[in-house]
Amino acid sequence: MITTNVRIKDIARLAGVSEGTVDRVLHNRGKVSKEAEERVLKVISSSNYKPNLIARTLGSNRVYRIAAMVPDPALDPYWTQSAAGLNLAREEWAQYGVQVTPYYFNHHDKNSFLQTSLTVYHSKPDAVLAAPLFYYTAIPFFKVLKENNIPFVLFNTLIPQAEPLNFIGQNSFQSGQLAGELLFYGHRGPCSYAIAHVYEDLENSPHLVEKEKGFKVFFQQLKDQNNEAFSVNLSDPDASQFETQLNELLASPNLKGIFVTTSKAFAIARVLEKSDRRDIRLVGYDLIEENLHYLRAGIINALINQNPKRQTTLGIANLANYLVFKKEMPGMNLFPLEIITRQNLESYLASDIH
Amino acid sequence: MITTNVRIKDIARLAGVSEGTVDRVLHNRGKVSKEAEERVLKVISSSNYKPNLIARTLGSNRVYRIAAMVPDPALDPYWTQSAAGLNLAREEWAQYGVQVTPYYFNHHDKNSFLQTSLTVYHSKPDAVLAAPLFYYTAIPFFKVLKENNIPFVLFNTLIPQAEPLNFIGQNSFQSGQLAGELLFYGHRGPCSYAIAHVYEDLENSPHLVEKEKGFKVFFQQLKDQNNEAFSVNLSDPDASQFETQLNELLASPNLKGIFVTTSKAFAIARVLEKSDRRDIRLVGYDLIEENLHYLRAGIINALINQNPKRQTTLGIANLANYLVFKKEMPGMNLFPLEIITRQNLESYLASDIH
DNA sequence: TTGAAAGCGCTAACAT
DNA sequence: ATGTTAGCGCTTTCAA
Repeated sequence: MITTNVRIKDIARLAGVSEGTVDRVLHNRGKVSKEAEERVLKVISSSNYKPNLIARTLGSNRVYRIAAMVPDPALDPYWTQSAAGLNLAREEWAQYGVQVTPYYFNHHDKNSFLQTSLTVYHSKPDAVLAAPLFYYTAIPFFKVLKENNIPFVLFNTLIPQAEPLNFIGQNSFQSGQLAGELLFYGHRGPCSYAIAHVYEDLENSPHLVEKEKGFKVFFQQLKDQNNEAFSVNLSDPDASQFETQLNELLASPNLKGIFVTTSKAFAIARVLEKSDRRDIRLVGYDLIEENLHYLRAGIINALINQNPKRQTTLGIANLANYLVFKKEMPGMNLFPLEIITRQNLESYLASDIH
Repeated sequence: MITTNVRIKDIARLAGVSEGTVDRVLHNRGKVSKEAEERVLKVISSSNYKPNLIARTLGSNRVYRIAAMVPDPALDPYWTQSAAGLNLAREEWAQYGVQVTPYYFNHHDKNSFLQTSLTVYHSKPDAVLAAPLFYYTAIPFFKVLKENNIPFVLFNTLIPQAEPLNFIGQNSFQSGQLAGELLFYGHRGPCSYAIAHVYEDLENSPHLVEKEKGFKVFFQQLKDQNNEAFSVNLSDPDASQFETQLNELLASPNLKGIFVTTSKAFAIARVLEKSDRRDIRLVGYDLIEENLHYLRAGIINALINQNPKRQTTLGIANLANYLVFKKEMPGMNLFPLEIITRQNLESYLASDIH
């Protein structure tokens, strides 16, 4: 038998009221006289009452619907991992009466984001999890959610003005600094390092700009003045000019490394391999299949893992705990900057704790 | 309302028996006629019945006692993290009727381990979580647990013969390889690297021997024949001869790096700092305060995080899920090899997802 | 061997 | 405004 747990029944007895009244006080459902409320609160605070969450869910078997607004995994391998996390979370929380519905948008199409946000809104969800890739398009959407008291959690891209209940992601500035170290480690000047934006809409991606800042600051902070960092914008890797642009970059004097701010390092690795430039270090993001190949081959030197799968499972878990168990939510979940090299890659792939 | 979940009641109706009978079949409690059992099983298999775990715990409110056998955190900062994880898990699982009791032993005293194991055994726990630091002393203990059908989970040190329900830790061989890369990255020969065992009982620590193997194999696999790896045993850092031994090591020709197989890198960093040997790279384990200081100062180049806190929380979670919810347990939880450098350290410290 | 029924702690609908 | 009560799905005891 669980030893000495105080239950609602106990509180009711001690306060001289009924269980119903205690429940009303606990959940601010109103219709309680001041005196009764006062007595109940007093008993509660002096009794370290902890609600039995198990019984709570069993008792109220209502269903909560969470809408998850994420980029279409069919259009970019990076987002398949987010989708996988979503599925995991959906299964895990189903037994608690939480229904998770994904709503996909095209991550290169602002308008698709807008349309999807409308669909989400009209579905009248109990909560929303979203990757707000389009900064300016997203803001009004979240304003509406706020007005309608629909709690929402953001991941991937931080939009402070949106005032989400919770944000999940990494410190992009630190991430850029780390990339700097990974490229520079063991080198001695004069060295030059490029930060490459591959087919990115920087205007709408404050986190990528932050990465760039961190990267540049890393080199500024070195005592050695011989090192330089500069940024360059590249086109869609599938476009014809991509290789030309890249070869131009590769001709830069003293170029020792390239930092790709997204999961697109493989596109650069492809060219590096072709032109046999083994002197150029390459650092990028995320454990997608295309990158792993080049990491194993030693063409990509390191990847920083953003853990997209965990981002979505945690996002759903946060919302589900909030809705079902009325648990508090941290304002932010910053993920560690995981360094993946050829030597520890397999340990990450084999591990199921992430 | 949760839509179409089949309950025990439904199965009972379909099989034409009572709920009690279904329950007996589900849990092999016996006292069921062959015919009844058959009918119930048929209905179950054709109905994708999933037990409601929530209701399960509510219904049977029995208490489970888990004994956690770990090194005394007062004697070594490394083990404070394990203890912290234990406390976290204890609080988390209390509401499910799981009582976690720590039993501490002296990690340098075989006899203390033996004594503690007896105490644990006599407490008649429902399950055991243990860090079996003393290989040979541990084996008979686990044999007894097996005989008494007491489920147990091991972490930190893998003892396959003990046949635990589950093991939690890292792949030590890969870990050694990774250390090799971290020390070698960017160097060109001739280079020599030492693997230092600081006050270790190698006989009883197969995982440390594995690290050494991996480390040496890393250098053997380099095409470059100029590099060499060798091992050295050092005394207790508090003993007078420690510094002498270390200085001897530091005089080795072409020495470029030292790999410490435990959390004791700080002891070597101390001497490195004193003798101003900034040319020696240092790689060790774990985010204990003493190490962090030298990592921030750039004297330790990288730490591999073994995540001791997570090891114990997961160990308890595994056992608790097994006992309370009758969930299956994976045979092994291998943790990823987390690389911590000066640049991503803060991101790990700030993160609460580990 | 089987069925009936009382609870686990909480919620929510209903009476008062 | 307050109390009473019937569940939620499962376990477990007791009687048959």
